[in-house]
Amino acid sequence: MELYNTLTRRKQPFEPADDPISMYVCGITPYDDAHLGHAMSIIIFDTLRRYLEWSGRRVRLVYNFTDVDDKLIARAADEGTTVAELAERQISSFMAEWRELGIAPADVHPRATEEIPSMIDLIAGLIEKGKAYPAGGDVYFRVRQMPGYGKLSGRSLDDMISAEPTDIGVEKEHPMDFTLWKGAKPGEPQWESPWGPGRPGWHIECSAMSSRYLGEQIDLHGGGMDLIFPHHENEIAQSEGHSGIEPFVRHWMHNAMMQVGGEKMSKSTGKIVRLREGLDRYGADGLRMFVLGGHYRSPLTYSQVSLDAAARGAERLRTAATLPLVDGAGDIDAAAARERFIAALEDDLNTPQALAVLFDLAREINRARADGQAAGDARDALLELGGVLGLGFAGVSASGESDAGPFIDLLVELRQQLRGAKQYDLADGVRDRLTELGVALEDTRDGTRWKRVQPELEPEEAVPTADSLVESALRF
RNA sequence: GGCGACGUGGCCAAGUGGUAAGGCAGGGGUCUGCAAAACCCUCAUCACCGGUUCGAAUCCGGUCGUCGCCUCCA
Repeated sequence: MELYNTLTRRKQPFEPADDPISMYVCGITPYDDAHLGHAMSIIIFDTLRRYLEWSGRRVRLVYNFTDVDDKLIARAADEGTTVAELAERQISSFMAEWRELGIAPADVHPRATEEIPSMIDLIAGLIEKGKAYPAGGDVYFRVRQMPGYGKLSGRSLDDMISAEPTDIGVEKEHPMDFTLWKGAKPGEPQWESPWGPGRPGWHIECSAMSSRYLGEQIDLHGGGMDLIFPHHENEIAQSEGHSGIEPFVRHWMHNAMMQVGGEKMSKSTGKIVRLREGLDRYGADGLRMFVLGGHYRSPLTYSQVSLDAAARGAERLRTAATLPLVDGAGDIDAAAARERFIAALEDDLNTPQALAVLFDLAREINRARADGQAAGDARDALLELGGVLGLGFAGVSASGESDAGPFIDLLVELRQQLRGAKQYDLADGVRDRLTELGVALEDTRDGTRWKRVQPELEPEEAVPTADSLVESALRF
């Protein structure tokens, strides 16, 4: 398999050395609800993981939560709750949404706050080696001790210095030295350490957790492109600085950002669509197909039109995969489809091409069904390959409305009687009303089927919170 | 300012040297009581200019435009 490696800036064979393959994906900071941008990232890495496992490779996946940081602290204070409570609440809702999205759980979901001792060990080790130094209650990483610093993001220390805003009143030896340990401030979560009470800096948790759960050298490390600098650059510095082993990560993989209204979808740009709403509106398969319909290294622009198109496409595959048909092998060349599918994913995870294979299969299956021909092999292939992309073919189901089913069935049954009596005006009226309510009817030879269609959804304008206003004011 | 990515039909999006996958939408048919679903047919010369080549969307140079990172961020 070939994958683009951010470190070498080219596509190259993915050659894992570990069995199972060691894979670490940077998770999220659980201070607010997940949005479609987070979903994009998790869907891509979940798909890679599923494909690797399906193709016979074993994988050990670690997906972390950074459950202590400035935003979490600010948000918790804002809500009058504790960081731990807020994080717990958000993590459990993420996990529930992941499940709905068809994300297979990682082997380990470590949390920063539960890994403090490993981080302290790591920091202490770095100090011993002269790669870090305590100053004014904090501990900083000494970037000048890392000759390769900047190699992942492709910039030199000199480039960075000119762009770095000057920190005032901080005892750093070099402007680019970054924090490993932050001295405690009143009211903030804190842990004891050799350098006094405090909390870990951002970055150190991933170095600590990846080495604890996967070893000092790992096969694949993933995350969004926005993490390349400084997060992943600093992870490399910490991990390689500590272990002396290069490379810390054999293959770096980064997904492009989701855009909305011409800019990145994120809290700070103001426009987001929550994952919760996306799931309700488009369904898990619709969202996955939207994301997988583009290449993971290209930015993906959110729009209702695009999402609707993806959801209809998902519906098309579902129809092909789940409607009754004549069993038996059939004449469709499912093996050729599998080969094309595999070739697509082996080539830097080309999911748009893999999806095209599924659509081709769907057309052939539908044709066979219409002709009364068998298509069992093709249908099985569609289900199996779709599963590799995490598609469940379950259709959209609005949350909390599942109990309406029996009543819809009743209306469908009454309408059938009207049709039997040739009362078409009344029958069509029932169908139209149901459509308006989000239930579409389809009459077939074998009876009437119904399915849900969803209401509209607009991107949300993020409402400024007190802490975000204070935060932006402080920047000036 | 530095680093990087991109500009393909109405929309989304593959393809990186041999005459443009797939999806959505549209048009025309078949099927249907009518619809829907499904099937068949149909719909692009790849931002612009110049160059290399027998041949370029695909390589090189330039122009215009868009976006990301450089600060919290998937």
